[in-house]
Amino acid sequence: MLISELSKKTGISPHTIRFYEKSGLIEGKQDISIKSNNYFHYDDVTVEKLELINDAKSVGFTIKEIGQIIDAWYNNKYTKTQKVEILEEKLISLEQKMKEIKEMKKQLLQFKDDVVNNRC
Amino acid sequence: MLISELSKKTGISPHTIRFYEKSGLIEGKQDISIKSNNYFHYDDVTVEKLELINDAKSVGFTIKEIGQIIDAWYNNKYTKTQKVEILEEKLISLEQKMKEIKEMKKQLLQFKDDVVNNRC
DNA sequence: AACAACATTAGAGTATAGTCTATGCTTTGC
DNA sequence: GCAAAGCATAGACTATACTCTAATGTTGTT
Repeated sequence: MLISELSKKTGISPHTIRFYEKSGLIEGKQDISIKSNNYFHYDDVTVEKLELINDAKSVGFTIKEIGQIIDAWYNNKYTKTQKVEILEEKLISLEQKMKEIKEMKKQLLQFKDDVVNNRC
Repeated sequence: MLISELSKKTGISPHTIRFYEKSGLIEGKQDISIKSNNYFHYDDVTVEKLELINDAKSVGFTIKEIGQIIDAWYNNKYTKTQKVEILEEKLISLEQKMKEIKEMKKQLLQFKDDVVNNRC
């Protein structure tokens, strides 16, 4: 599929898709048999990757970190050991985020309780 | 206390503290009885606020959102109803983040499992 | 053939959140 | 009383993650 279809399927603008491509997160292929244009073609795996990017972004992972996750899963840039290492590192970071959110939640609940009971 | 002591107590650089002050998150007081200088003085509440800022930042709240939380708790900018509303809104956003993290965790665990068992 | 719609690249612009530099005045320690 | 350290302000600079514009070429429809 071409970029506009990919955009429709993922809800990500062509601009942003190209930005992710330049950042090394995804890559389309140019069909060398077609000489008249240099359009990029994307497959369903790219759709999956873009969905992963959206999910990973929303939990606060940076482009760089998302790149590592994609490389650890879809590509063959790392050895098996390295892949596991990267994924475990990201899992630990998620645990950390989870903990921080729980703390913040506790504090905000306390704040709310104090406001409701006129203790501030 | 002056800015360098505040910086030491919180681990936040004077530069960044001033940035937060300009952003409206905290505020020092200038002692009008001292005419020779215009140094800002900070109290223990400011230390608390800066700690809150750090915690809130690490769960992904923006400066703007943190400002709302501080205004809802420390200041009298909002009515009681508005304060509760803001705090509840932030609590909901934390629940959302938590949910997203759990999903991401599930996915990364799956990835890791697949790598370990050579399924990719 | 004309023209809209879509593609590419390069590069500029925006928003957020700092981080640093320069300048100049003030305070403190020797 | 002089240098070093601290403080303030303005504004420049950086990094991240987009987002948009301009220029130009291609494809599809009528």
